[in-house]
Amino acid sequence: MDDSPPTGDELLRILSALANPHRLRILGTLSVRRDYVSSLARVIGIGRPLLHMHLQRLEAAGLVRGTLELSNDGKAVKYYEATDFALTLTPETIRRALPTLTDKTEKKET
Amino acid sequence: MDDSPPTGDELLRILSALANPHRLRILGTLSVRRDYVSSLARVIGIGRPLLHMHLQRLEAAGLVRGTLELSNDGKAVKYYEATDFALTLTPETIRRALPTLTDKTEKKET
DNA sequence: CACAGGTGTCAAAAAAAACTGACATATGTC
DNA sequence: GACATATGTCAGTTTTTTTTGACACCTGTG
Repeated sequence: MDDSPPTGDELLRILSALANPHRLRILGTLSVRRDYVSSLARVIGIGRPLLHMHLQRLEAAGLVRGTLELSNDGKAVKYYEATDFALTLTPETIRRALPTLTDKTEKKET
Repeated sequence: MDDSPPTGDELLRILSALANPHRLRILGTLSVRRDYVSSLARVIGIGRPLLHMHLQRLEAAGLVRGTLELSNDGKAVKYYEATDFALTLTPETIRRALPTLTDKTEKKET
């Protein structure tokens, strides 16, 4: 139920995924009940291409999980649900994650 | 020591403030010991104008606190320190914050 | 077959965030 | 006075993120 402390890069990915009003709404909504893309788009009030992108970001951060299912009438429907993550943030937490935070400015080797 | 649950807008401001590698490093570094702007810029390895901007964002989110002090030799030095916040994030936490999350797309009245 | 409703992708535009260099101010020391 | 160190700001560029509209695909129903 609880998560092991994420690496710096993971932490950054998670925080970046959370730092957006749409994505907070998506996550909060999915925490109540799972839903599929088109429906969720209507509920939240944004377009499907946009929602799709946001879901990608959330899934990449491990905050949401999507499963493609076949409904009774044979149509492909992709359901998303919130993973039950638990992340505690304090200055200490962050300090401990720093060693594993990659510097993107670094130059690659020959 | 613990924070009362932030409003949706506050939560978003905090998350946005954290969602950046430089700012994570700043926060982590300040969690060890307070430091002043120019010094901190050298430690972290970024320019002062840039650091200044990041500190603004962190302070606006309440994650960092700055105090202008006069050093022994009379120079004005601005010290920053990390506030001891504690934020727990779960799908539930987020869901509870949603009602107080402002929709920026809203139209203003006449 | 046309339609409704589901899936996804792509490129281009718009908006927001990050970054940089130049500038201005102040104080103590050589 | 020139220099070193501290503070901050501002405009303009670059980069990243967000958003939109147009596609294409599949399946069951009228």
